[in-house]
Amino acid sequence: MAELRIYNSLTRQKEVFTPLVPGHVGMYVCGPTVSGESHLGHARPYITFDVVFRYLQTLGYKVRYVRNITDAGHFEEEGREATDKIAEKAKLEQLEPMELVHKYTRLFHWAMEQFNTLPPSVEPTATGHIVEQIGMIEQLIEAGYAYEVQGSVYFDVKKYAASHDYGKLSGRVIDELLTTTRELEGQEEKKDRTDFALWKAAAPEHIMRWQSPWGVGYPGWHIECSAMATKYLGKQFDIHGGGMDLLFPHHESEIAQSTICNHQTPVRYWMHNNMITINGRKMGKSYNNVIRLTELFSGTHPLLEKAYHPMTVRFFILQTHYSSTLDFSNEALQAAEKGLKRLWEAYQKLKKIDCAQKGASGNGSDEALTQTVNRLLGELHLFMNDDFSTAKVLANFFELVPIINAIYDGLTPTGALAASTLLHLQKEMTHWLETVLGLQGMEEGGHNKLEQVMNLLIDIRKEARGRKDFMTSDKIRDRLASVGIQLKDEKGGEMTWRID
RNA sequence: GGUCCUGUGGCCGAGUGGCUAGGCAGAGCUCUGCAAAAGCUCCUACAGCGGUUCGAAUCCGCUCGGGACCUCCA
Repeated sequence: MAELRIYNSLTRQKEVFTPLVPGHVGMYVCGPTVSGESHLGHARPYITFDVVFRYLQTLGYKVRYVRNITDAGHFEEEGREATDKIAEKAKLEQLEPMELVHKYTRLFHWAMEQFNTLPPSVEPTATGHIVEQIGMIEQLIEAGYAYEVQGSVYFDVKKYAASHDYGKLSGRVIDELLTTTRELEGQEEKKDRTDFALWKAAAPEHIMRWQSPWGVGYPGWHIECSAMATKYLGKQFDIHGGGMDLLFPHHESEIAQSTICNHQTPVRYWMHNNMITINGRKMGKSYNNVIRLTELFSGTHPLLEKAYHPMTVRFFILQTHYSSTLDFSNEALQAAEKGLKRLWEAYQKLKKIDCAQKGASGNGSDEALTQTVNRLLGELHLFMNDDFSTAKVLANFFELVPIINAIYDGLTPTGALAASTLLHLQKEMTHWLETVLGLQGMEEGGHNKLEQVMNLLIDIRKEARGRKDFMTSDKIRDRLASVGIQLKDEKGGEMTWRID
């Protein structure tokens, strides 16, 4: 079995993945800030790392996947408004901060379920780990890399950079940062512009507040991930993931904090997914082009021509390598929708093929076809091992689609593939499509009664067709089509249906 | 301004120097009461200009275009 290779943002190259503890993998992924609804952009990292999580497990690793919930809110460091983001929004919506946080957490979980992502092993909240964060800040002060000013604590970047490589992850040069970082108001407290907050003193109107050795306040943004990653994964762990936009300053700062506290580099492999763009622009609050997931699933956004099924979105994302930007458009998503439908139909047909009946027992099989199938299947793990190339995995399955359809339709002679090959194909397709890529059918479940009604209609239509009563048969098909159920006449007089 | 990424056919997108990625759309044919689906076939591109090489979408340089980060951000 070839080795898994991962592109490490830290070293800027693909590296063979070797876990710290054989057989085990520790993975941390920066989770959402639940001060608002999740949007299309959020889908990318969580689906990407869901596949990483799934694939590592299929390789036999025992994976502890930690993904945090940022519910403490981050300080608007620009000094525009010295309030916690979450507290601010809560006032607008007349909600308690925790009420708001839970509302959006539930929505996030709901959306993740729609995407069929597996729940992480641990999903710690920032508010639930104030103690750990304070502990870490104390360590930093003790080590001399953090200082307190009027109830707030800052990380001393300049001092850290003197002995460590601050900027090794993001490629930033500290001297440049010193000159390019914008001069912002309300930052006189800091010794240096590049210093970042570990703890902020809370203004009186600030609702979210905790007691600390430095007075009442709330934690800075970067410390939560360091504290929780250390707590659940140890001082050093294997994989840290997140969006590319978090590279700097978030992940760079995480490295600095953890390196001082734990006396070692915290992360061995840094993975960063690229952004989803809309019309070539990154999706972001400041661009006013945010499509919320609820809007995406229901089609209620000015930019959307229609509603898109969560599986379409998942498939759309997996059709591109995670490190490339992915441009959203109705056309692209509709193409993905059709592609997935075609792929899934072939998969369903394959499941219905009776291997014993259609397959040859030994001789008489089509050697070339057998080899093609085996090659297409054999390549899959090579693709995944090559930095999770899900796009190539899907491409191979699309090459299998015509082969499957031809067997199902009887266009390929019975026995062209050995029964064992067919069985293998069935198993592999389930394994890769469902287990590794986490794809599902787009039809809704629980159509028991509908199915019976459909069987009745199909029976009636078959009888009508038998009498060449095409008026009745067309009426049934047309009326069904008008309510969104498509009836298809298969070869041999069978009929199948699907909900559009 | 600094750092970095990127430019592939009508659209979306893989691409490790040599052999058709794939999807969607479009065209034709087969099958078919009609339709849909399916099968087969076609459309075969790599921003521009140089360079390296027997050979480049793939390496190097320049030019032009797009984007990200430098500030909360997935």
